[in-house]
Amino acid sequence: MNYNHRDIETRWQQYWRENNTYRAEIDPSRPKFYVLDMFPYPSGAGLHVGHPLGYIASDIYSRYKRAQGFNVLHPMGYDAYGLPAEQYAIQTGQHPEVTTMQNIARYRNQLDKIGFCYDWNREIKTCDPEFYKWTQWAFMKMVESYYDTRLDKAMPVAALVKHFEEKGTEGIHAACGEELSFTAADWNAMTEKQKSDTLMNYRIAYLGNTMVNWCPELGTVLANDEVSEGLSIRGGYPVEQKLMYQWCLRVSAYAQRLLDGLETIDWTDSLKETQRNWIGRSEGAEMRFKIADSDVELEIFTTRADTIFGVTFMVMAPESEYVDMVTTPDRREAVKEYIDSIKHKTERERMIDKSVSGVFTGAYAVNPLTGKKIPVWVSDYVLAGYGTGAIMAVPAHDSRDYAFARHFDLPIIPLIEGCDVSEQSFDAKSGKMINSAGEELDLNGMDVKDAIAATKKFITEKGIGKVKVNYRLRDAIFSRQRYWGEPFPVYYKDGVPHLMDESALPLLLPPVDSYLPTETGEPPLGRAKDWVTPEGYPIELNTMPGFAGSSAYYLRYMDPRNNEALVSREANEYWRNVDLYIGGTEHATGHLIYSRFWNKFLYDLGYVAESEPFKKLINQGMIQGRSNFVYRIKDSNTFVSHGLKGDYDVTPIHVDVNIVSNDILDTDAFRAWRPDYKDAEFLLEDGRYVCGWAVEKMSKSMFNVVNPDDIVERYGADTLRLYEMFLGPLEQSKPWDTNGIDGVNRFIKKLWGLFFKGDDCLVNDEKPTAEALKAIHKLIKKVTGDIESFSFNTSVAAFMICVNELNAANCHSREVLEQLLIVLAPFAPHVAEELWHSALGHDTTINDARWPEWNEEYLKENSVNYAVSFNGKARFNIQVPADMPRDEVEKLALGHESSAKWLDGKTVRKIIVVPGKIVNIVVG
RNA sequence: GCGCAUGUGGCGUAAUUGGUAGCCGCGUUAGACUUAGGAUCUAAUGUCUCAGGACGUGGGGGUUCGAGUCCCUUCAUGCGCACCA
Repeated sequence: MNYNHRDIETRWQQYWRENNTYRAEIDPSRPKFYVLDMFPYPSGAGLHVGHPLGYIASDIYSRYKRAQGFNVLHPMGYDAYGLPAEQYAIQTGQHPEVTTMQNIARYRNQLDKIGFCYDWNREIKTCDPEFYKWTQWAFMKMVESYYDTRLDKAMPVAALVKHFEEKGTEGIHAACGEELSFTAADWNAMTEKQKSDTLMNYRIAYLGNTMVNWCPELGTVLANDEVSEGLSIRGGYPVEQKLMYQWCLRVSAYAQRLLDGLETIDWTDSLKETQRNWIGRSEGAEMRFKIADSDVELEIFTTRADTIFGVTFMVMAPESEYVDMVTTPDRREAVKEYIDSIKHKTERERMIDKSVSGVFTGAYAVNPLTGKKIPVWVSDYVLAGYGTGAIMAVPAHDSRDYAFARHFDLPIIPLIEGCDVSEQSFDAKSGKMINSAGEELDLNGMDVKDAIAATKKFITEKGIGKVKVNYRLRDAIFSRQRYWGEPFPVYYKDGVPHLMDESALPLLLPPVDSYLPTETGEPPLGRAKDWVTPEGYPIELNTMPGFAGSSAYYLRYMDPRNNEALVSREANEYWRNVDLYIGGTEHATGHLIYSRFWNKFLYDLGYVAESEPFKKLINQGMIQGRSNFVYRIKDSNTFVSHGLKGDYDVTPIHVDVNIVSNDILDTDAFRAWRPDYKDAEFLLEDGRYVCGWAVEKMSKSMFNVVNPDDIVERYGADTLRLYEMFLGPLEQSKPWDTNGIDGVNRFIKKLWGLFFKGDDCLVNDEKPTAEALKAIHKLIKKVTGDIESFSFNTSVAAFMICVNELNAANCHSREVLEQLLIVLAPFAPHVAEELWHSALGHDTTINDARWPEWNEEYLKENSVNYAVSFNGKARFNIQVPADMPRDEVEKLALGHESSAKWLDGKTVRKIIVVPGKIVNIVVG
């Protein structure tokens, strides 16, 4: 019997499927363990060899945990809503669901071949009505909730309404868009429309006029994490800022909890740091500056309250609503002109253009501490969306204010002793204050830190301002002017939005005749026939964004077929949250923020038991492509080998990596690859054509895509799995290089050779030798530790060493081989299962076998090698019994015949023996 | 600019966490078996070398009997944030 991966793998995959081997059920008698992969978006290109990296790692961990007696939940599904399917639908007219389902079938087929232990009974798709019913449901809950800042949790809007009816806004603590103030009488006098608009200021999912990232090319708005450097992440199209009336999620209300929660979870520091940056907490003060000869007060935010005596002007963002309020009639024209010039620029142009520009409004503000009048300017270096959209400018200690002051020749007052502001500002937050004394507050001589505290205290007492924490995190824009997404369960009655009844869920996505916006510019749902409620009210035309469906999917896996709830209390209390989550870093500021927000919201409402969704998170590295090149001599059909290309004028051309092996080109395959190369000539080195190579993104256009199906076909899934792990540390990005795969494949054949020689089974019941026991126990210890620490690459090396040692010891003992297979099974489940049955004669699956314990007794060394060193340099080695006491080792080292030579007549000052390590003899 | 990672043979990497640097694999070289080798097996393989050794973990310094590992400094690469007041 020889190793035949095709036969073995199809047979066992079928067995596992038919016997539901990996089915997970609630079982209170066993501890649970939830292992989750970030579910894929099923793209048309199928899986490439980089996708399964994280899946293999999580699969190994799942199998390991199962062998340790845990009840493991390890599900898989599809993030099925997305732009590519819709773009394809626009081009072809084919319903995105059709292409999505085809892609899912292809993904499933590819995944199945790798032998994962997913419980496919729990498969979910975000575009399935049975799934998106719960996405819509959660949205409705958010509409019906507000965030109570005193209780620090989401509460029902109904309670807020009751409060308004009785006391107006007095005594409410609610996260909101703008601070409102009205009495119960005001509230009760409001029309339904006014009440609705007012409540939108508090709801967690709300309709609001906000500056959005509008992408004309995609015809939709995008969330901040879907935009990078003024371009859309999908497609790379320019994005502009536009004021639109959109559904938003009040994620900002959860900023502090999202920050605090990071302390409680086991994620990498860099990922936590990325989220901290994204949330962008900054402590400071909000202060009001009176505008001279006016009732208007300009509110600003600063982290440098201490620099108030150095404020020489104020600046507002061009979009700020203060602009119209303060501009004097004679400056109106100039200000309008400036703002228009800014509006014409796209976000990207504004970002690239760092030149200083601005315009004086004609107004003056009064510094509340000095009473001095300072000019108020408008400039685009101040952002409308951060803080209050206006700043106090301290040119001496802020580089942007400094540049502005220099450009418009405004005064600069240094506030820190010894700083030189003749060339640049002094931005550091350290030093002693000067020039900072007024009638009521004297900061001179204080350290910056103390000055900040003193100023905060002063302005709070005087009512000029208050201490304030600002966050960079903005509310998430939740509407997309797109077809392929969840419809909003919202209809409009006289222009007032209303939620549908929960019994109307799922609100099914209606068919449309085209996936483009309507002639009047409405989203594609504007084309749907009868898109109205039974009473005839129009239904919302926007759909939800991609992150909606992926925000709570991990909860749905716990109870995927439940029609009564997102997840039953019983299932949620058993499975709780994800113990191990594996996926890429690219979701750091998107999915991983939204999921945490969404989960906290559901936690507040009592629907879930844990406040964080993902306890431990591992980011697998990205697998890049390794492209191969051939070198064509200019204007010819002759190709020179890599080593000879220096002698010719050549153009490098990407060549399909699948016709290259170990960088050697299969020249016949190359001629057959494309018609142009049919008559290609080659200049060879040592009879071979050597290709050049480079690391690039894995993509079709580089001809460097390696399909896992091809690897499975040629080497088998077990080799693919072992090799992907062997490639290097899981969290490190690395190029895919098939060159080393033969070594791993050879290992499996050697392993097979421990069990079978031809048709003869070699397994015996003899007592294993000490060496064999040592080899296997070393392996168990190593692999156990490696899996716990996600060092799968070194485990593969350990398997190779162990098999070599057992081969050398000629060990075919059942006892040893059984343990070998159990620890190998997570990595190479098919071959382990096959040998478990055919060579060891078991009739139950190896998945039921328990993980072995190692015995330290077997691992004990019977002798220890010491390196004896002389003045720090290792000079000779001595071998002594492992249990020899330390002073005897020293004596032996000193008495060693060659030591006399090294000591060279000098006296011994010190001997250092580190047990099991090195003997050091220091002489003087 | 701020923050977070990472630098080890020809290549991917390893090092019991301060104790003989280079495990395992690829590649290369030699040999065996073969009609044949892109199969299999055996051995060698960090660099230099007067063959005794010397030098070696991006560079420079430090702590230590001893440093890839700790400290300072510097360079390079990758990632995140960024007119965020």
